[in-house]
Amino acid sequence: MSDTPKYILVENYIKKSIQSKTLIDKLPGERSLAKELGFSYMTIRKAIENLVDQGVLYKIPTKGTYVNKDGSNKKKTSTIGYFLDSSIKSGISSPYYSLLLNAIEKEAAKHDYSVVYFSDTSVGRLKKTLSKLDGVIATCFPRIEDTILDIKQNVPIVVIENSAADKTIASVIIDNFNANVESVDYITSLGHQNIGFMMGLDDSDIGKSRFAGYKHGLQKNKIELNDELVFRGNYSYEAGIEGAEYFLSLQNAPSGIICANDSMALGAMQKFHQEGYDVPTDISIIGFDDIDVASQIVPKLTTIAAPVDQIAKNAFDILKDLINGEEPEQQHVTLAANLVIRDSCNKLKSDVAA
Amino acid sequence: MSDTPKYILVENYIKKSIQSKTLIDKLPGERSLAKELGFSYMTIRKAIENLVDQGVLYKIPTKGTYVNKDGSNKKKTSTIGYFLDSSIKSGISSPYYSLLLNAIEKEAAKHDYSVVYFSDTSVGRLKKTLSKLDGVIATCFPRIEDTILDIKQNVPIVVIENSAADKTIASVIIDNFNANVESVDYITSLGHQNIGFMMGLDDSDIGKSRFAGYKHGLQKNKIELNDELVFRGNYSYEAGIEGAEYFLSLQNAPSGIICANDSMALGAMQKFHQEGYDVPTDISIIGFDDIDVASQIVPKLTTIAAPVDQIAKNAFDILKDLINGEEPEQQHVTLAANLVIRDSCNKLKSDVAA
DNA sequence: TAATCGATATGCTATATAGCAAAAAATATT
DNA sequence: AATATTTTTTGCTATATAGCATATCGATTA
Repeated sequence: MSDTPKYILVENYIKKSIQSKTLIDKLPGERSLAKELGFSYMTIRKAIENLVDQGVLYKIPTKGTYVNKDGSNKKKTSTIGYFLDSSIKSGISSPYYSLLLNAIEKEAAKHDYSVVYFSDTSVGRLKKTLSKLDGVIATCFPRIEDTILDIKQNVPIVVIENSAADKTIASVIIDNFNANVESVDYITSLGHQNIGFMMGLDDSDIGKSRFAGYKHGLQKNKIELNDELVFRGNYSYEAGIEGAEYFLSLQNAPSGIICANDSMALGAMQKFHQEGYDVPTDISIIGFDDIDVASQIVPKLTTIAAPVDQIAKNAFDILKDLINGEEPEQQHVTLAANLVIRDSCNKLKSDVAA
Repeated sequence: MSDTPKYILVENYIKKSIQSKTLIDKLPGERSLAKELGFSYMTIRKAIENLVDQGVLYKIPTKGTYVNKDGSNKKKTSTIGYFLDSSIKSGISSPYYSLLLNAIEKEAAKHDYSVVYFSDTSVGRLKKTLSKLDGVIATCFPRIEDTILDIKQNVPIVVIENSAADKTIASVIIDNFNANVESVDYITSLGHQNIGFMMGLDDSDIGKSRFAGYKHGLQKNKIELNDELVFRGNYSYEAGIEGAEYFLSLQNAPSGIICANDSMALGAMQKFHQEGYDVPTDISIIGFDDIDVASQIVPKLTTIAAPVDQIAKNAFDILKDLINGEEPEQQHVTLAANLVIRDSCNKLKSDVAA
């Protein structure tokens, strides 16, 4: 005698019958099934009740019990979540994160997964949401690592943007450091020496490594770091405006500015224009992310293109492995991000004159 | 004798006891409860089993049954969904819809609701997602009314952007018609007579009424409609570029253009700039939506500001009533949307000269 | 004092039975 | 042939009982 309850056996039997198409549409009545299978009526009922809860069957009172053909059995319905910390400035409406979500949706759709987005960190509510998800892709920031650990308790997770302190958590990030080195290389190649950096919050890998890339780029190009040329923002458009004000207030304003993201670059460009400076004639600007608007504004923004499609693909592939209980080929992926040169940088004026 | 099953009565009794704090932590044993309440053991069991399924209680075998304090009862954990048809151009990463989602999130957060976004129209998967939601706010387009009806089968829904053909579905929309009349009024007040319209798809209320507003505005200002000055786009940035090309190709190009949304306005501005025309000196442009970038670009875009916060508030209020089984004050709300004047329109050149 | 044993309480599974209401099918009646 | 009536089938609720496994507590024993 097995120790699995009989109603489970009955459940499995019914499921199998559905898969093998022995059972197509309507089940025999509960009483006849009981007789047929040799279990009691109530046992059969319990099994069927569970299957109804699971969505495998549905009932019409006084008519009978039927197989639910709505996908739920033909192909395991899979849904993954995209989690973005709600404390992110303007949340999902921030252009970069909505871009990421869109990329993940597209990638997931290819594999017949659907995606829901959620941002709630309240553990109680989280559980409710998670219970219906097969896996989660989360944008990771240090302040929400606890939440991420919570999620990991419930479903497989892979983290993007920043890697987690806990290295057992799979991650897909981009090479922020070398990306910004490339930016510095490029802008110095145009003759700029006085190069400002508009950094974001340095509470994350992203913040730190983009800044580190800037510093290393200067060093590589034999330019000394000048603390005055570093402005600390918070990635927002408004911060970009403030940053521009700050740089303009300097005795020795930079001729080129590298921004830690596009939104700040946009803010800076707006402010410069307002103050009568032309981008790129007077000031060159480089962004980071390559959000949609970057190429839609005048001048088109030269920026580091975050490979969102690649990020989505890699993250999804890993997640899929985790969901299927397989070992992913790589737990930690770092993708290259390269500069796309558009119209927001010019040769240094004096160089042009020369 | 009431016709509600006894196990439901027991469920309610237990729930009430929890709310009134008569029941705090541990339940009496199933057998004692049965004796106490005068129902049979199995009836009590069924009630408790259901409450466990609902997350109200949890059990530890051989120890007892306990009240689940994890938020789930202290304040009914509520999650609403935001549904956006996945066929929308660039989906949730389209600036306007991500703005809407963000507004809904903020409004919901005020009332301690959390929001998930989903876009899947596959009915099977939909069910799975919906089963965990208390209500849904959906952007409505004619092509997805079937899906919306499906959703309505499962949870309360209120629809935004367009109202549904089925008038039993609550809706919150904006007054697209009068908004565009205002645009025409404004642009004619600057002297423009040759006014182009870049319309979106006319398969929806939005498309139709924005166009109708344009036509009525012309009529109101005694300008005859010229079919040549109407370009049909699909709301995308790329369509804006095409539209600009089209208008430039005309014998008698318009001096001002009203666009059915901001993205097309952006595309047009880009193209005009590329072709050496200055906005607003040579051509005036008005958008619709007031997405974030509208005020972040140069020149800042004059546009109709969709009152997203109001839309979110109204939709949420109605939805909350529906969720609570109350009659909402209004089933159908239309909000005013007004022009915000920025820098993308100038007086007509000839007028300036005069 | 410490270990052992046993009674007890707990939730879990399984079975049998009995009646209800609604729909469908079969039968009888007009 | 059409209608009315009865019977059957269906799922649903409710109850009673009986044994299982595990944990806990208390008394007993070494």
